[in-house]
Amino acid sequence: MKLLCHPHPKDISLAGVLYALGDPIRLEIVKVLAVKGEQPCSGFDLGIAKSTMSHHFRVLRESGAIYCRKEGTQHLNSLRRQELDELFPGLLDAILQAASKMRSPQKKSLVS
Amino acid sequence: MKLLCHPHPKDISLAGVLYALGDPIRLEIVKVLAVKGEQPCSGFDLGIAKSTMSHHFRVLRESGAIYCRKEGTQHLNSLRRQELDELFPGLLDAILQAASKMRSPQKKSLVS
DNA sequence: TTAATTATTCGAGAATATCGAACTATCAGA
DNA sequence: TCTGATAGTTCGATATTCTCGAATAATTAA
Repeated sequence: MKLLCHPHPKDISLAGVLYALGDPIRLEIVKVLAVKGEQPCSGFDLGIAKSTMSHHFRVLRESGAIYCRKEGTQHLNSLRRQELDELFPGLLDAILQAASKMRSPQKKSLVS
Repeated sequence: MKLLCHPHPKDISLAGVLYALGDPIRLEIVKVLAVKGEQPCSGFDLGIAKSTMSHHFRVLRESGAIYCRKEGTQHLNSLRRQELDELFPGLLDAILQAASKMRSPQKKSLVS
């Protein structure tokens, strides 16, 4: 059983978190985690390849934005909200607030 | 005299701005603009190639984070603070607040 | 016109993103 | 135990982005 690596709070950088959130897919993932709480990777249907989703979850995890634990065959992801709030007060709130007002990205398959 | 393109506020996306700020160099640029106000490209000495700086300013400008006007041979850059505050309330404040607490990135030439 | 200053553009090599295919790990039944 | 199903990761290839130095463009000053 391979353990997943998560950065210690002291190793979480502002630029790293902003970079992780600076992608429409990853922003959508974070938005859903904020609203629905802990979710498996399969809890998202964003119209992109599974391997690409895996990549996005890794970027989010390695930036320190999300925590991931294994349970059975699933990987359950959650926002590291408390730690992020302590490191960057108001940041996540402002992002989620702004994100909630924007239309979710269309799935590729639905775009004409 | 070539005009510089700036996105209209309706075309400024949250993910785009977060992406633009998700780089240590660009974050530092924004931090300086917030503190010192309008600055020419040459107002920064971050230890990277001039052409790379030009690239970073373009990313910031095209994301909608900064405004750039030409005056003589200089390009004067400023934060689009009011527009960003209207689009994403509290976002820039939270980022600048967090950024001001972090150590500025070292210049490459000074890193041993 | 010539030179100096300021910044962009170009070309090449390195790093990152995306996809489908193959693979690993866990669980549920027969 | 074996088989199949489910959930994700890893790999290889292609496409885009980042970084640099060199060349270029635009403006000003002498």
